[in-house]
Amino acid sequence: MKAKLKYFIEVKGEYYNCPIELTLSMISGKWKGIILWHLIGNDTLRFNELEKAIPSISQRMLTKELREMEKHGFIYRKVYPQVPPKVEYSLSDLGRSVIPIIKSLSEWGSNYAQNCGKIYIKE
Amino acid sequence: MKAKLKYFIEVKGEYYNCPIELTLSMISGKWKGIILWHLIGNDTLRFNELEKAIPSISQRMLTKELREMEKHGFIYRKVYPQVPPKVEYSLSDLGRSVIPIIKSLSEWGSNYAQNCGKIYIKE
DNA sequence: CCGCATCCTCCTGGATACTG
DNA sequence: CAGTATCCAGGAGGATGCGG
Repeated sequence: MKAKLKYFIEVKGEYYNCPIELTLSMISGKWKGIILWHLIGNDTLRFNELEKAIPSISQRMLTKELREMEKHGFIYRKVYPQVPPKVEYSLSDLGRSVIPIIKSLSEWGSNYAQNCGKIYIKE
Repeated sequence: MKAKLKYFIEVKGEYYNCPIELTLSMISGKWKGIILWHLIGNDTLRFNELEKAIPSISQRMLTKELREMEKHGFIYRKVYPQVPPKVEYSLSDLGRSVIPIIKSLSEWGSNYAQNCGKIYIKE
């Protein structure tokens, strides 16, 4: 055992026991991983396009997760005031700073899935 | 947009929409991050030592998280049949394979905390 | 020392319906 | 097209007490 210094972290009114917990809380949520993944690969995406890219997500959850990511400062939301509405989402600098993490999560998961799981294709 | 190939992953009866979600599910849980962190730095740790290293965790949660990580194959649990009991936990090869991820989570979180949060020391 | 068993609360996320 | 609003079920996680 090294130092026994105990501390906690406070960010925007939330409390964390360690930086790992903090980071995980920012990218956790059932759909944030895959949403980030699509935004990494696509520069900007409309609400509609994200829905199509993630067929099993509901409108409610897509909205909810996007709002949280916006609050975290991970993404920008650009609204075009027109009818029908058009809204574009894109990564901020902070969002881009987690790309390496998301990629390593993705790679680790892919390896693990190939060794210990099964992959099913949907038609 | 690239390929529109849709799929899902099945591992041990659980289903995931993408490898990122899969990986996150393995390391998510309020205390797994900090438990892994301590096991990374200490080779083997007794139940007791983990409790002291993570003052705010309850016995129930420590047991619960350790059981899940054992089920995931991340850690070994070695029981010494003696009175009073002695149990040692250590990382498996699979557990060690996530060290780079945990470290990058930790680094990102530390940076973020320093820029956007506050760190409080407990006595 | 290292747990397990109960009970309880809150939060996440799903289903469904409605709107500017 | 891009959302709200409501309702609801299940599970995560906390508090407490007992046991080999």
